[in-house]
Parts: sequence; C-alpha cells; structure tokens
Amino acid sequence: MFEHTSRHNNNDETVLPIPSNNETSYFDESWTEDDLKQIIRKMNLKVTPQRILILQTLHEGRVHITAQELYEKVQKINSDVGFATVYRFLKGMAESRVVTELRMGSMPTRYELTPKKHHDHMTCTACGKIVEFQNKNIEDHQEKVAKQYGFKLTHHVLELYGICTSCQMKK
Amino acid sequence: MFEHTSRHNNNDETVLPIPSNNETSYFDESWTEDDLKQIIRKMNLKVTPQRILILQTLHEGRVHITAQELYEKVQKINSDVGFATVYRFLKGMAESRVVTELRMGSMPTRYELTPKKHHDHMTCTACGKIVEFQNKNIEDHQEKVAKQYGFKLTHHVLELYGICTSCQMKK
DNA sequence: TTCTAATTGAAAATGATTATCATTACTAGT
DNA sequence: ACTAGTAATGATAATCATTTTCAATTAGAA
Repeated sequence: MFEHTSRHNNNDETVLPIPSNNETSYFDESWTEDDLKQIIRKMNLKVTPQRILILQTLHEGRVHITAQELYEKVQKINSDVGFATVYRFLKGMAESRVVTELRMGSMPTRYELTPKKHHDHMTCTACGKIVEFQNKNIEDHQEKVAKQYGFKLTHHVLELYGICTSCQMKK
Repeated sequence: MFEHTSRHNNNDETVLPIPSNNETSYFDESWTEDDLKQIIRKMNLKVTPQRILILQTLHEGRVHITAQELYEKVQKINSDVGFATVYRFLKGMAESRVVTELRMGSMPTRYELTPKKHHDHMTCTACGKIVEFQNKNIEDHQEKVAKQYGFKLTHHVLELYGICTSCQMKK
C-alpha cells in the first residue's frame, strides 16, 4: 500500500473504508501516563483508567479514526470500556479542542488529535482516501478575504473532494 | 455552546443554525413548468408531478432548507408526496450537482440550489452572521494542490470562521 | 476514611437517512 | 393513442451513528 511515518511527509495518505493499520501518530513523542493525566486534567475532567486508555490508544493509533474503530481497539486491551464512554470522551475532547472532528461527506465522523501544525484534507469520493496538504497561498488569500470584510479569523474548514488517481483509472 | 448562542437574527443575512425564514432564493427568474421539466430530464430522470413540485418548491422557497422542511412544505400543496421521494430526489439532485448539500456542524443536512456563481462562506462565531465571498485565487490554488496529488476535483467546502467588525467593537 | 458529585457500562432511545417492495405511472416504440 | 417495459412512488421497516437514561461504581476533595 503506502508508507506513512509522519505528517511532515507530503505523501502521507489515509485509506478510510479499509483502514491501513500502518499509519502512525502525528506525534513522535511518546506520552507517559503522567502526560496523559495532565491532558485529561486540563480539560477539567477526572482521571479514570478508561480515559487514560482511550487517549493513549488514540495517540498511538491511526491518525483518522472513527469512534467505533477506537472503541474496538480499546476493547481489545480492556473489555471493561463501553462505547458510550468512548463517544462521550471524544466529544468532550473535541469541545476542548484536544481532538478535531472531521466530517467528510456523509461518512461517519473521524477524529484526530489536534495537530500542532494546521493542514487541510482532500478526500477521494470514490474510495475515501484522504490526502493531507498544506498550502500557504490559500491561507494567505483567506486572510485577505477576511481583511476585506473586516473579519478577524479564528479558524477555517477546507475540504477538497475529487477522484484520486487510482480511482480515475478504475473507471 | 455556539449552537445555543448563535441564533441572533441580525437582519436579512443568513443566520445559523436556525436560519431566518425570510430568506429568498438566489434565483430571481421564475421557472416555468417546461424549465422544471428540462432540469429534471438533464439529470436523466423521468418527469413526474412529484419531482416538478419538489423542484418548484425548492426554487421558490428559502435558500437553505432541510429535507424534512421541504417535505412538509410540499405536503401542504400535495399530500400525495412521500418523504422518501423528497429524500431520494434531493440525493439525486445533489449527485447531479443541481443542489448542494450543506453540512453545518452536526445539524441535519441543508440543501440549496447550486448557485451559478460559486461562493464560500465566512461565519462570525459571535453573532452567526454569514458573508458570502468569491476568490478566484483560492480556487486556483486548490486546483494546483489537486493536480499535485493527481486528484480530479469535483467540489470543495471552504468555511472561514472569525469575528465580524461589529462584534469586534462590542468587546 | 468519608462523602459527594462525576463517571461508568449496558441498554434503550433518538434522529436522520436509506432500503424494501408491492403498486403505480412515465415514455419510447409501435 | 396503445402497450410494454421499466423507472418511480409511498408506506413502512431497517439501518446507522450518536445520545440519553439510569443504577452502580469510583475519583478525589475534605
């Protein structure tokens, strides 16, 4: 399939319907249990074994993951974690901007630990593949538009949709 | 949460997530029955009274409408139209790009007749005001990114979020 | 340790969307 | 205009992700 070791690599791709498990985290550093606890406390939430496990699994696992996938992964490690807890925690983390929700088309919501460096997504509507990209020119022009209307930008959502190379050839 | 504080209806601008009902169509021209039929035929769909009614109601009604709202509106005119038909037809029209799906946050999908001149949205996170804008430079750079990864773009979603002038002055 | 509110898991509920299927009705070809 | 063939329809059930409920458990402050 394809290699992906870091999000700094321009070639990193994510395949959605049949997720490739060789994706690694955006974050090279490993998190100690204390790191995990601190992150949870910063959200004004209590530290529980479930939350530690969920956050750890999220950090170590694939970049774009659904709540369901994360639940199944966590289940294998500790079957005492219910999916309601996974959903609840993910939602809480999204509110605290610790994770970012990705709603691509009508596919189930995917989550990623909010990356330090901003990037946008381009999705293949045929196979669900996601390509991440950064483009300073686009960002610059967005700022120009904002200035033109007197807005002070806080964030943005840019999602490109199209057909990837291999799907173009298939049909 | 933003969901509960963004419903200020400033003026005649679009306000989310519960848009004002005095919104008018993008399209000034009225469509004759023949116009409607032609549009449907162009989608390779058969002309039926239901589809004519749905399309007509969509054209005459508010800009951003949910499938449910459209169904209820159509029901009042002809109760022989089922909501499955409304959903199916909207989905078909979305596929043919006759309408555009708008997924704002986690609210139900809203539909708009695809405007001839493409535009994107810039939303004030304080008051919910929406500004529509066009920027060819951004579009061009999007194409460049797509080309770079071998994608053939079909569409995109660009939403800018920030604070508008008046909200900046308020504090 | 004790207390209390936060958290949990299982299950049920919700809400939007999609599929099923018997019936109806467009429309191309005669 | 007539028919055959197939697309479209509406009522209903099914699906799917997500949210809520609630009784039992647990974290963490006092």
